[in-house]
Amino acid sequence: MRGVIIDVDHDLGNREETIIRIFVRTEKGTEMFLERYEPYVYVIGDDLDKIAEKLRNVEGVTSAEKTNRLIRWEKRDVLLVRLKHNKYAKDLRDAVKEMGGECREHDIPVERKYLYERRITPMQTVEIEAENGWVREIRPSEGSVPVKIAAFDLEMYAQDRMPDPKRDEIIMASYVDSDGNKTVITTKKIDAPFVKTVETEEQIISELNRLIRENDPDIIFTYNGDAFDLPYLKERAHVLGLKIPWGRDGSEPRIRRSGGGNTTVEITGRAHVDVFQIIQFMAAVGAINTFKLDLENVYKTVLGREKVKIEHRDIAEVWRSGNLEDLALYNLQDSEACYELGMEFLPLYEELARITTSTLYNIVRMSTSQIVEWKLIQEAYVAGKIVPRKPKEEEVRARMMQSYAGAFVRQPIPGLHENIVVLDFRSLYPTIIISHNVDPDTVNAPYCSREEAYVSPVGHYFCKEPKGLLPRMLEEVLKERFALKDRMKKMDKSDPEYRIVYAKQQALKIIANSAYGYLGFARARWYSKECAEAITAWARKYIQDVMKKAEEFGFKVLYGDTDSVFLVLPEGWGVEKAFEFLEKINAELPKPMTLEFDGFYKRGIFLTRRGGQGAAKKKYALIDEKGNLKITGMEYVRRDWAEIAKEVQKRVLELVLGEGKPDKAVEYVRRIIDDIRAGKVPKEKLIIYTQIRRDLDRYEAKGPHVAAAIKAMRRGVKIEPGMIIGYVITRRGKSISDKAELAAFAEDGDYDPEYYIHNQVLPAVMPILEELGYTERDLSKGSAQKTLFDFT
DNA sequence: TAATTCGCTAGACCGA
DNA sequence: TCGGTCTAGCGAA
Repeated sequence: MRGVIIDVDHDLGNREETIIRIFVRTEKGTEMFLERYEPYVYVIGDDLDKIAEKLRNVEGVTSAEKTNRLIRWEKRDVLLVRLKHNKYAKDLRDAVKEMGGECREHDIPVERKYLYERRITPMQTVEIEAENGWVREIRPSEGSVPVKIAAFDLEMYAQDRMPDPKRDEIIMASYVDSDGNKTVITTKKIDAPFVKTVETEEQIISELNRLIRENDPDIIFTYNGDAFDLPYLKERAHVLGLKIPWGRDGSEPRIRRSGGGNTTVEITGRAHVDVFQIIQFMAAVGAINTFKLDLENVYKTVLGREKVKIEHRDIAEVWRSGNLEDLALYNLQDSEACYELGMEFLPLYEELARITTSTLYNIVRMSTSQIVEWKLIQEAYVAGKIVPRKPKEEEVRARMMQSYAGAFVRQPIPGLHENIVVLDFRSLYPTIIISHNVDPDTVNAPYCSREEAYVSPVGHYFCKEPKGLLPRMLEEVLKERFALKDRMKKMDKSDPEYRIVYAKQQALKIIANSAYGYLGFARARWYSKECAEAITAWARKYIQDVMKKAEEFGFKVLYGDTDSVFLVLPEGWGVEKAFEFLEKINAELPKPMTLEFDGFYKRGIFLTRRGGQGAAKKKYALIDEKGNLKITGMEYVRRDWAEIAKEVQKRVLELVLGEGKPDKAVEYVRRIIDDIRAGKVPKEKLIIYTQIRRDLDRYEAKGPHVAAAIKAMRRGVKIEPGMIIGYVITRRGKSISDKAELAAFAEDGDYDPEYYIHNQVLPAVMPILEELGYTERDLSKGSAQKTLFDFT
């Protein structure tokens, strides 16, 4: 039988032996297969024979065989101890400790060990031979089997408060799936083809149960189902005396509490994919950029489509006396948008799951560090290396105290520049790791001499042989990724295969880009400050070398940050000179380090810093020959600036860089200032968005965003860490904080024009205009408002 | 329980 | 009232 592995776990009810359960989608449907398994634990120590002898009498141990594994760079004898059940692991550890040994890999989950040993992974197609559901053999196979996918969403009735499952009923549930089912279940009669009206709330739940059981999806998408929909549904069902037996073994969803008080919800035999978790992750790695992560915003920015939005606080009212068709449509579109977003990222996550031998459920909830770590653990298994232990809390604290030097950022030359070439290193940190064999096990290792090592600019040395686990992994990852990118170039974008190839290379990119940060991450098993600081030291050296050589070659070096250089072409030089330079540099670089051509810009501007003192780093704008403007670091790209300031800044840059008409820019700014004074600016353009990052009473300095949040809280608005709030500076109050009010509490037209002129628009545009010789005074010339200007 | 350092700027805060 | 310092947030890479 052939199929795709959807989920792997072990029977939690059985405490005597370990029964691995593998849920496989086959052509006929999804089936559960079982296999008895004995998880392993390694024991290291001096007198292994004696320990082995004693261990054979310890409860739960089925075998203890001597074998060898690599511990860091050393091949050592270890005991491979097998257990009947993982519940014996704790006692084993204590017993081993008493015998003078130590356990290793006791904290790797049983399912993972099983998958490593069978050399299979979730989301992979496998061939299974089974008897009465018991696996005889399971092995990787070719081809694919389509999986079944669904999404659902709930609406609750709660008047002016957060819905509470103890009191507040579920009024609507929507369900969509890959078979084309689309349903909204509700208790009111609504005239829409997709609505199914039932009598009671209980029937909404049982109807949803039926849809899940009958359609039997392998993947269930939710949007915030971890924190909200699923815990709510489960508790509400219990309040009503119902169950939600969505698990493939008839179990209810399991709510797991992680450290930060966050919950995740697991459904046996299915992959509960909370798309909100994916979106948060994609925002963290910079793959998507929206300041609000609510479904409507994300749907718009990721897929470019709009959906109906009804504010949570309005749902109760619409339900009582509003347009029910709208509410039903909103509910349906929540499921549809969630489904479409999930489908957008599914290929990426399937690939990440395969690369790291993780279930879809797990991978969707991992951070970048966890992804790297599980990838390394998987590689360690294959290489016969024992996985390092997790650091103790004390160790973590000590590591966090230690900082190290990072990237080099060149002081830019302020002002306007023309004919700018940007060059950058392709995957700089990963290629440094590969070319210098940077690894926690090769750094300052005793088994090689300094002559057999790469010596970093800060003095750490790295044995050239053998290849470390990390550089070996990254070499594979980069090789594969570059091959995929080449393939993509030859493909048609409409080819369905294109998306898959794109997702594969994106998965590899995430891993490559996270490796360096992982080394400097205090909770990492493979933490190494020495490696992290050697990488940045080499990076500084290489980029500064390039700058020096560029100058010798005849370029003017304008700027550079971490892995890039901005060069000005001298009079009469064409872009081909840059390629000539690249060739020269690349001939000298160790493999696979490569300097690449990134772009040519006809004009660019670097601005003098607020306090004077030269040009600001990490803030500039470039425009290419087609007129495409690229703005970096400036107010325009920051969410904590009002739209009016950002919009004006962008327009000024267009006029200055694109059209070369600074006079027009000055005229334009003048007009905007008049508009602001005249009270013509709509509220949406005045909102400043800022994240509340802690509990409100824990702020030492109460900035405007905190002040606005406190006022809103007193009016009954719930403010929680992590929320992004939007506020407006009104006329009411003395300090800026006094005047700050959440946008919801600010009347249209109630804004402080002087604040928006002097603290928003002018700071965004004056540095640009000043670079061209204008002063603030020039903005008032000929203006009817001249006398109102306060220049002092 | 979950990647790093470098850098800019605002607005509050505090003491002279 | 002024100017320096500190807190806080966000972005670049």
